[in-house]
Parts: sequence; C-alpha cells; structure tokens
Amino acid sequence: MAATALTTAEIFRAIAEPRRREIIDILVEQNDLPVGDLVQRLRLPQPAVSKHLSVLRKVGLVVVTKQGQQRLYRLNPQQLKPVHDWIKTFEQYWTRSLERIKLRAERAALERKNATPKPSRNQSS
Amino acid sequence: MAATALTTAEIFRAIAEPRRREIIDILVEQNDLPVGDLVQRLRLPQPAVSKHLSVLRKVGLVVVTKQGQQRLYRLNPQQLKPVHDWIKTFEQYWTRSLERIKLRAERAALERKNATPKPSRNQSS
DNA sequence: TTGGCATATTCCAAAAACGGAATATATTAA
DNA sequence: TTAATATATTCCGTTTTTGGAATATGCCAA
Repeated sequence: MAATALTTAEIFRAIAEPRRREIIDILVEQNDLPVGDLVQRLRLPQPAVSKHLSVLRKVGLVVVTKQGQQRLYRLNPQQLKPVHDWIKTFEQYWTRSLERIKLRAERAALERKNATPKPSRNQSS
Repeated sequence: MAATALTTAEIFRAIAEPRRREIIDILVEQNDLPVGDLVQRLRLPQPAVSKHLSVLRKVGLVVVTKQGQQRLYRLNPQQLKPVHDWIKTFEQYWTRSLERIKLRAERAALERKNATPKPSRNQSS
C-alpha cells in the first residue's frame, strides 16, 4: 500500500541524519531516557534534540511516555525493519568471497549477453 | 578516521532518496546498464537520472564504464556495508519472539532501576 | 567536418532541512 | 498563585536538495 511505502521513505530520511542515528544508538543501549540525558550525552542544545526527537516520533522510531515533568524516550526498532529488509538484499556481496562474486557476476553477464543481443536500445518510438 | 565517517553519512543521505534506491534496485538485478535504460525503466527525464547517478557516483555506490557513446552503470554494493553494519544491530528485535524481547527489556529496566536510583539529573553544574 | 545520439552539466526557482534564539507549554514545588 | 524545571514549538536566516529547462560535452557515423 502507498501509506507504507511513504512511511518507509520517511524512515530512510529520518535515519539519514547523523545526530538522529546517534540518538537511536543511545536509546538502543539504554531505553526510556529523558530528553535531558540525551542533551547531556549528545552535547547539543536542548531544542535541537527535541526537534530531532520530534522527527523520530513522527515516523514511529521512538515512543514517549510521560513521567512527571520529563518525557522518557524509548526506541521502537520495529520501524527499522523495512531498512533492514532492503539492505539485506546486498548482504551476499560482502559476506561471500570476492572470487564467488566475480564468478557470479561474470556468469550473469554471459547469460544476459547470450539471451538478448542488447541492441543499445534507448527511447525507441 | 574522519573521512570514513563522512562517507558513511553521505551514503545514508544518498540512499535516502527513493529514486536512487530504485536505481540501486534495478542495478542489483541487472548490472552495467546504460543511462537510457534507466531512463526508460524509471520514467524520469534523462537529466534527473543523470543527476541521481552523479550523486551515487560521488559516494562510490556505482561505477561507470564507457562503451562507445553510452555509459554503463554498475552497482558497487560494498559501499552499502556500513549501512548494513548499523542496521544489523537491531535485527534481533524482529527476528526473536516478542516474548523474549519483552522479558529482555523488563530485565534490563529492573537492573537499571536497582543499579542507579536515577535522580532525574539534568544539566547539573 | 557535419550531424545525430547519449549523457552530463549548468542555471534557476521552489521546497525542504537545519541551527540558533526566543518563546510557549506542562508539571512540580513552594 | 508564583516560581522553577523539563520539554516542545515557533520564528528566522542559511544552506541543501530537487526538478525542469536549456545547454554543453563526448562519441560515432556519414
């Protein structure tokens, strides 16, 4: 569905920010942290942290619970699954040996060449 | 080193663009494609495709070889490894059963609570 | 050399992202 | 109620990104 695809794109954009990945890295090892702790550890002005948290919240990467006057942020890693699914496709390219990859690529190239002569088609018509 | 970290950030930004991920998806299943083929399959204006390819080229995600008047683009998946390494940390959260995760989280929370009473410290000084 | 095809680059305007400063909101304490 | 603390939001100026149109470059064929 389109909604899911859109969310996925937003997730990718959300984690494209180095600071936001830092926040995620902190939250994965220590959940339910108040904003103040993140401010301390990131050495960023509080509004900056809150803004990054806002982005992460909107795409569901973190969830908040109120505790007194502070807000505890918890990572919601499920939202990273689409990214993992996408990147997993390429795993083979560095887990397998270089020789295998080369062979595989060459074999594939050969098959392609034999199947279709590839007449350098561009926008025909 | 700083150079590597910078590149990693650039990789994340490069794949944040949906069209560029599409390009990568196409190239992973069929390597050494001329730009014209990508234009066809993406249904995008040629300059747009060339610009996206330029971004991917700059971060090393694709490499070009000249063949006559056309440029063949090939995916260089190695550059995706940092992304994979990062996302892999979270794999456990959806591969393991929900019960285990819950238990793990609760156990961790308990340990934390017992270890440090967490005196709601903010910027003290 | 000229013309045509494939691709890249530049220029431009619009949109989005970002940091910093100020301010608003919510909650607790006095 | 007032003050203080924790956090969120808004405003603003700057930079980055993006798409579209036009143009440039590179290469081949005639």
